Amino acid sequence: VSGAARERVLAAAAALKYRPNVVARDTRTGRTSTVGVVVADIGNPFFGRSTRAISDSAEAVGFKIVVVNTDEDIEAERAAIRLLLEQRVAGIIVAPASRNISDHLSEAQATAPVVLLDRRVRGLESDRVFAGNEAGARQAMRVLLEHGHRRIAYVSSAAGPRGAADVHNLDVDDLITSGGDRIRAYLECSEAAGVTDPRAYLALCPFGEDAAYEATAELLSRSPRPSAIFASDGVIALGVLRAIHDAGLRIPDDVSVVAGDEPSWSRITTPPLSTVVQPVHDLGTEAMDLLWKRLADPGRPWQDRVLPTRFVIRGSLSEAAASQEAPR
Amino acid sequence: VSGAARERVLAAAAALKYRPNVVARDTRTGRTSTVGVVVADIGNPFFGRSTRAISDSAEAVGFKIVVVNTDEDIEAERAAIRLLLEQRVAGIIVAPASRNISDHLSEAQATAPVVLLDRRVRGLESDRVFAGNEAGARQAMRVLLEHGHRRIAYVSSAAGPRGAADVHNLDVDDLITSGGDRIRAYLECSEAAGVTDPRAYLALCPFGEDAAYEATAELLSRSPRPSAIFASDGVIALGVLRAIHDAGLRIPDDVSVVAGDEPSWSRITTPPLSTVVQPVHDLGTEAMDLLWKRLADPGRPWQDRVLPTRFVIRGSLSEAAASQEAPR
DNA sequence: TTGTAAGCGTTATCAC
DNA sequence: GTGATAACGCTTACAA
Repeated sequence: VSGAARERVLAAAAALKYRPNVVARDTRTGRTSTVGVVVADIGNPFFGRSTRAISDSAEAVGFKIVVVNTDEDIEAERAAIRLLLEQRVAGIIVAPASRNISDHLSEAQATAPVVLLDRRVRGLESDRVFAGNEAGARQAMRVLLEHGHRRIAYVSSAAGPRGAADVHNLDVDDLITSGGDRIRAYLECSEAAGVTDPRAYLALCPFGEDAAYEATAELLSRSPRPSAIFASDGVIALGVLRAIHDAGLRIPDDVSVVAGDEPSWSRITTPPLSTVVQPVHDLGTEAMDLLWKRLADPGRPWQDRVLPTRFVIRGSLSEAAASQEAPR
Repeated sequence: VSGAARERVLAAAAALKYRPNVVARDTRTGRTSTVGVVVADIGNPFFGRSTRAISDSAEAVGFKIVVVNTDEDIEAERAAIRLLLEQRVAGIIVAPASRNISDHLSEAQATAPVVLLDRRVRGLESDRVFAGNEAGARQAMRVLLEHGHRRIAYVSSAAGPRGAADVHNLDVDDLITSGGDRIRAYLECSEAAGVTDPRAYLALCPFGEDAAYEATAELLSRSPRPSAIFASDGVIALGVLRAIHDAGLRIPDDVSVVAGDEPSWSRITTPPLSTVVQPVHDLGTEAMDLLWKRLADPGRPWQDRVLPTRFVIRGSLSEAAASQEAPR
């Protein structure tokens, strides 16, 4: 275009307040620059922070995001996927609610690339990003065991919105992978350390702080009570800490506490909370990166990215008191 | 349509995996069922939770949301608004980054309804939802003063991303309203209580926990140091508490602390944190409700919804020690 | 370099 | 009620 004409066109466009109609463009081209983000709850800092990272990476390559919440409900997830497909999103990043149900995701994968965030799904071919939760939990367990703890409780919401089933007949492989990986580490480490009934102190509760509170209160009412509690994540840890406090117990003297991810407040509790630090932000960044690469080359092999975790020991973890545990 | 034909069509649609093309529909109808949500940071629980509420209310009326982050940067906000307008969103819910800059929002308002969330903008006609931050802060200040505090510091990020200007020549009316309202309450209550230089202990820092930490550390190094600290919000409170701890001071014996909104962890610190509880979820719900009503009736008068706050006194607030304050 | 025409998958309109 | 046709605002291809 010649410089003069360009000027006049631009001027006219400005005068008429012209805005390119992306909707019409997308109709014509048959593709959009929208990425669907499907998470349990954008109000949960874990998903909030990873979504923020997705958004930043998406924006950098000219994409925007539409966010849908599922509350870990598989039907809500189905509806979300359908919605996004009807919107003709360029791709979908999803933290799936179920490890076993994949039909809707496989179907979506045929239309728009699906990237799994934080969790894996059985029988679904896709790019995936997740944290090394199992290694992180193993590390935490190792330290707890080294500190003499043998009655270590685990409180998690891994069972989904309906909450705990029969813990003893539960197949860990049916749980959402991020949670399941941690629980597997918990059980295997317990077993390897010679704990008699590793599932005795495993509590799976519905999601949320209050459910974790109840579950913890029950654990603490037992005799003997646990000498340490492993909280699966930051939200669960809120309930755990509150229950410990309300039971009149002290941390770490009466009970040690560790958490499976790092909440923003881990350093300001008394004592500070020991946590498995996950690269939450990177989870999102990598997910968008994988989606971008898939879009550029649909034929490339599926890729897993496992991001390392790091166990940070803080004051909430100490030696089990001699009175608490049988001598090793 | 006759029942038989209907059956066959539906069957064929399923067989061909037909998905209605929303993009084409929107081109044709000239409107979308998308709502733009513009916030500083979806990873911040305040915005995460209110966005969650927006999403729920939107979904209930068949809308979806596209989320854009601004980091309180006005240029990012401009770009976000432009993007959303080009997407032909049905409406925009925005927590604006500036109290004084309204041109892009006014322009948007001419095309798609704009609802202000948590903050107001000078010279912009629109529906607005915000919390009674001034009343909440006044209540907190009243209690602090009643407890004998006279050197009350205030730590806030209200100055935006670039951080604090000259606090003494700052016009509170230029600050983002939610923060500014609190600061106004702080200053007026201080003044009414006969505090000599109400701005002496006012610290405006760039946004984020670390900046709040630095600002607090500086405040605590003064002589005399403040006997109480008012943290504008949950993120700031994290930095404040950490700085107090690192300075070797005890709460509330050495310093009382209150926060201007309620973080998830307010009840699990030692002692628990006194906070002004804001109806964060309702903020989002009401914003979407206003947008929905505006869409239904574009001619209706602009509406403000002010949601009440509630000051909750917890252990982090106590009497100022006699040694800390001159007798009243 | 500029202009013209076709077509994306819908919805809306207008005959039938 | 049913079926054909135009139009939404853009991109792309091709002709002038």
